[in-house]
Amino acid sequence: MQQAASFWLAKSEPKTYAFSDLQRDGRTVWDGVRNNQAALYLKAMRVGDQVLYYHSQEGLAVVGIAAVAREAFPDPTDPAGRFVAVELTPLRPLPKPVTLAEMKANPALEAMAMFRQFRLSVCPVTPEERGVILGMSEA
DNA sequence: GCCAACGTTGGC
DNA sequence: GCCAACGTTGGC
Repeated sequence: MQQAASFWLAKSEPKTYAFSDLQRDGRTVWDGVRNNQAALYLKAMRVGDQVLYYHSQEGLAVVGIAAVAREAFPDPTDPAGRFVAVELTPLRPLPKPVTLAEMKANPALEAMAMFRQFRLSVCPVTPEERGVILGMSEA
C-alpha cells in the first residue's frame, strides 16, 4: 500500500549549512540531531517526503523545499551510535522566504508543532500548514 | 523513582 | 551574549 508523502520542517543554521549549500551540493547528509524526539521523526521520514528548509539563528525563515533522498541510517557524526541521519536533496527555493514572525502572526499556523516545541530541529508539518506556508511565500 | 545539575537549542 | 525551555544524567 502506497502511503501519501508526509511533510516536515527541518532547521539548519545557515552559517553551518544553508539551503544554498544544499543546492550547490545537490544532496547532503542531514546529521547532527541529538534529540530522541527529533530522531523519531527522522526515522518516520520516507523517500520522497517533502521537507521545508528553515534557517535558524540567522534568517529565521523557511527558505526552500527539499526532499528526503535516503531514509534514516546511523548518524556518522555520532560516536555512540544512538542517533540517526537522513539524506536530503533540494527541490526548489521558495519564491520569497517565509519568516518566523510571519508564521507566528498567522492564526492558521498557531498549532504548528514547531511552536509547541520550538527547540526541536525537526518537526512534522501538516498538509494544511504546508499549503499555508507556500501560499505566504507567493504573496 | 525523585530531583537537582548540566547540556543543548534557538529566539531575542 | 543572554536567557528560557526542556531533555538527559547521575546521586541518593
